[in-house]
Amino acid sequence: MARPYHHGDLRAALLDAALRAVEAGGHATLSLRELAQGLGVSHAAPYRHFANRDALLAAVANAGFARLAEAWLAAWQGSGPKAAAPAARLRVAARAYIGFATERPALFRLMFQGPAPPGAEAAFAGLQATVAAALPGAAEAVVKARTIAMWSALHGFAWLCLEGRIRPAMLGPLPPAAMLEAVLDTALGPAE
Amino acid sequence: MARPYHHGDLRAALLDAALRAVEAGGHATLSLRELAQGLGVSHAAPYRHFANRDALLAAVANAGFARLAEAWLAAWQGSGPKAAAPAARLRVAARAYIGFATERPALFRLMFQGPAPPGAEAAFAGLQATVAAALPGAAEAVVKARTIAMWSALHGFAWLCLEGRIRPAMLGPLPPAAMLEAVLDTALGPAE
DNA sequence: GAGGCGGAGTTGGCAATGTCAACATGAGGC
DNA sequence: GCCTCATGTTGACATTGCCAACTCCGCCTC
Repeated sequence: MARPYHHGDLRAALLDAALRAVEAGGHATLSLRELAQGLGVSHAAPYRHFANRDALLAAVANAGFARLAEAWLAAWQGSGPKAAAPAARLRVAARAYIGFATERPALFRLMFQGPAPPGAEAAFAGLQATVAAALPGAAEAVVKARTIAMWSALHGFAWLCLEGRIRPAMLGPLPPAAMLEAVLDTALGPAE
Repeated sequence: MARPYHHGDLRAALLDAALRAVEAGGHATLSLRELAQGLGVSHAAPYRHFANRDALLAAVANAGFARLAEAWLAAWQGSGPKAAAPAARLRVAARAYIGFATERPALFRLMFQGPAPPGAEAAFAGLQATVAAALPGAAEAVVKARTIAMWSALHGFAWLCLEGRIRPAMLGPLPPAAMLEAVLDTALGPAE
């Protein structure tokens, strides 16, 4: 049975395959032609759905932001009763951010490189909303400042870990988990 | 007058040209052949000095770390009298880190991607030394923890700014400088 | 100073890739 | 039943990283 001339949903298939390829080998080695071949389609077919390689990569990054935002919110909402201390809940969400980065390093790298896809903005809004919830009654400027400070610390730690710039060997006697907690202390305030 | 057969110091010339090319156009678009042509040398000449493209890029990143470490230490040492409050001096150095990143975004991106060149370790040691000086008498584990927490916040902020993920538009009424200071507050403790 | 060794540079070529233009196919609306 | 046009295909081009084989010439040895 020969493949039908039309694929059905090549766009979605490309996106899915690209996501997998990025997670497996990093975005630098992703080849449009190889992708097309893997889907049993000619080497120029992808251009019917994405203007160029960068456009496909941007779509992959966008999907990544949707997943990251989802992971963040799930951790925030699933972290015990709504009445629990907001600081403790933020800590759970923060660990989810680090977890996402270290479990999908190649995707994470792609997401934070080059022009920001639309989903990035939404993901940031999700971050800010949880920080606002953790600081009831705070002025908007304060919320923005705290959000960015927290995000910076979180993101920097995630990136440095995933690029091997922070290695267990550098920590001396400290276990890696303790390091994470130390970073969270500065990002979110001491756990008390 | 024809070019002499031997270039003289092609290795250094390549490194210099590559550094310039990276700063100008980013490492993704750097082409060995174009580089060679610019130096009036054949397209395979670079392979006499660098095993491959990645090796050249690694050398560029290494040079970048030397400059970053230099900028950090210069800011630390030049920040007023030795007797000045260490926290204030760290703040000056931290601003130098952010300044380096935002003034040479493409180089900075390259430096913190892929395997760490040898200079990265030395640069980190420089960071840690200043933090240790700012925390006289602190246990080594504490110094390490504070260094990494500070570095994470600094680096995350720098990266997010340079990738356009933190834009003035997101800050609302806050001026960008105020945002920097808010991040430094969490990274280094309030300026008081 | 003659000879030759080896680092440095050259030429030519290969395979892969992104991208484009021109052409083919067939699903769905009229 | 026909026609349109989005979706795929074929073929081609320029560029690139990399390798092999060759050439050149500075320097060391005798």
